[in-house]
Amino acid sequence: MKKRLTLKLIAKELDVSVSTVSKALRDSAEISEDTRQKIKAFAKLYNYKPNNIALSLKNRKTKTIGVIIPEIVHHYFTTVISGIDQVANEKGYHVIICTSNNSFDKEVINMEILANGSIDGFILSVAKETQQKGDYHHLTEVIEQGMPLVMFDRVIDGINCDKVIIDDYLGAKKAVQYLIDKNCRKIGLITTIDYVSVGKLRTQGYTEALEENNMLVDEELILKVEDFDRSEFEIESFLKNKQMDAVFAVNEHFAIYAIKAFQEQGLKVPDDVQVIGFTDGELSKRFIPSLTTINQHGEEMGAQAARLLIRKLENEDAEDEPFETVIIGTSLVERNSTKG
Amino acid sequence: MKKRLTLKLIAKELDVSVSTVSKALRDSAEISEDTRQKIKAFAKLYNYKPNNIALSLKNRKTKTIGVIIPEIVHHYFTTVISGIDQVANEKGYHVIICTSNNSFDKEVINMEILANGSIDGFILSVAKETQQKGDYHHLTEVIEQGMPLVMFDRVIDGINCDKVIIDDYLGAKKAVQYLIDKNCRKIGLITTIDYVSVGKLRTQGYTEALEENNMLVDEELILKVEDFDRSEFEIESFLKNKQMDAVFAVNEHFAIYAIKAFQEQGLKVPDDVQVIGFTDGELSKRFIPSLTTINQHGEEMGAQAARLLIRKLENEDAEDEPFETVIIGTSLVERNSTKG
DNA sequence: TAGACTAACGAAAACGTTTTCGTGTTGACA
DNA sequence: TGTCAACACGAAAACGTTTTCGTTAGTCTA
Repeated sequence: MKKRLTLKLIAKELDVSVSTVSKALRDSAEISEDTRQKIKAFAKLYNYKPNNIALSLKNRKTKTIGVIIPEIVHHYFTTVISGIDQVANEKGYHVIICTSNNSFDKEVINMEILANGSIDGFILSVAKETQQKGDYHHLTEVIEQGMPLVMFDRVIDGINCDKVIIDDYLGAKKAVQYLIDKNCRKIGLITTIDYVSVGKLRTQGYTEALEENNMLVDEELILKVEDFDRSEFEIESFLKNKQMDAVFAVNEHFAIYAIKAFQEQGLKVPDDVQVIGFTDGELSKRFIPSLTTINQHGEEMGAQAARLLIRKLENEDAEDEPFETVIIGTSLVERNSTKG
Repeated sequence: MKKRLTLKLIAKELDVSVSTVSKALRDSAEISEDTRQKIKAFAKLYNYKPNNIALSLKNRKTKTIGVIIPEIVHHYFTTVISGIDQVANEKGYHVIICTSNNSFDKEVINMEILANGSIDGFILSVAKETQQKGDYHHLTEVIEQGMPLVMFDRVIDGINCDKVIIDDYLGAKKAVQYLIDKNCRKIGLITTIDYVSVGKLRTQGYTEALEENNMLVDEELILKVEDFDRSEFEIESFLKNKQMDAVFAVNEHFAIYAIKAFQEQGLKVPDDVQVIGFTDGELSKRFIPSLTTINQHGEEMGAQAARLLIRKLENEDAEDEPFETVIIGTSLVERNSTKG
């Protein structure tokens, strides 16, 4: 690594003091026109750029926000990052991303490292393992230390911080209502086991939509997938001989497995049976038939999270304001797995 | 932001000097057992953690590597990041990710900011716009400054640095050879226009596979998609009345559009016509029929890039070693769009 | 012409570390 | 008793900035 140009070197070269150089470059009125020009010309010629680390140390600000997500190879999370990135860049921040791989330990370590001066604040979605374990000491520590934290998507109720979530409940309800409006009367649900809050909320949306329309909730029509890796088979056997006219699945994978199972039974989607998914990914768009689905607006979620965080960072007063929970709306995207 | 505990504060509290505290915490033999214990106990009690920024400034090392990619909402790039992340973490580095959004200007700005002390080295895949523009001054500047740079996937031939690429040529050849081995004789190619190097190399693999098997290259069977957004229609009309028995597509989107088009013509995949794609994403796995495809091993590419970079960073001698270009092999994943 | 004022610059502290080089206090030994 | 090592610690410099507070010299005012 060659030596970078520093104020000190410029000062020595031009035979002035470091402070003079600094002031000249920042257009201080203290410095005479002459020397200012001279210094600026020199700096430009040799392409001087101030050292970010030194500035961070001095200002006690890094202009960096830390993002911790469970996984990076995941379409939805990348859309969220994209939203964070856009807002952050607009406001002169950059983003450092760490993945927890859904491991509690990695989440803790990553947070500790980043918290030691590398960043100004956190945006995070907790790891599955953390959720199961229920151990949130790393979150509270960061908060107590006075470092702003915004949680998104998978949030923890007991933690006191800004949050951005999507309306799983209403999204699910919207999907089911849509099916009901299409005259479906026997609507199946493919969801996850209850301790995943997302599954719980979407299940709730399903049941309430039925109830509001005076339809019975038939436990026979509800599948709670236990093992993600075996979901294809669980779904296949669940869908046999159930005579449903529609299915609502809580993610796109479950939805296409359902379609596949129906097709293998000789049923046509959407003519014989309609299917709606949740989470609008590549798969939903390109699958044949393409999937009608609930879009979660990941970019907007990321953008909101970033805005909340930066607000706390830049606004002295905002520090004492109460924490917000922003709810990102969902929207239903009509495609070919339901009847037009 | 509350005050963080610093060496100075500990020193004042325990009535010793800053240097004593520092030495005690680093188990220096200079400090007596007594005071060392006392200081360490105090530090642990109040959860002292050294400030990363100060360390970075002192050591002139950030233990951070900067990654610049064209887009983050992109399955392949996320797998590469995942590979980078793993190796980086193993070696005690963390990763800061910036996206160029395929914009030249954003790429330049991001690099300049990161280069000013925030990171120790770069891993990057250049933006499309940069490639078209042919302006690489930001890359050469970084290199001249002595900051290690590793390029991956979309690399620039003229730039002197370590590189990691996949064997597009051989991968394509492998795919076409596979089809030939299955007795296909009229094999179509769906590719991109030539100035995208990837398209060019894969096209080359296609033609050479044919030639090696003494088959003619029929320009009628080659489609160079001009407008990605209209690719579906271009492909559909291209595939009409061509009587092919197989198609090799240079990405998964083209492949599924081909399948779709065939199915609409009443042809069955793989029985009547076989299809192979390139790039193994979610779509290839889940589509029906699932796609036989060339896997690019993104994680391995990322891991290799990270290893190359860290080697330069940690090895004094490595600085003067000649630059390497590592080629990541591809492998063919057999699924249901070709005959078992 | 003394005093006040201003213009132009430099010294030094500060951010939080690590490390080199003292320095004063012991105790052992000749 | 004088010398010397060993021990235990502190002062200060360094990383690269910014900023406050001098300190000069020169100019202006009365």
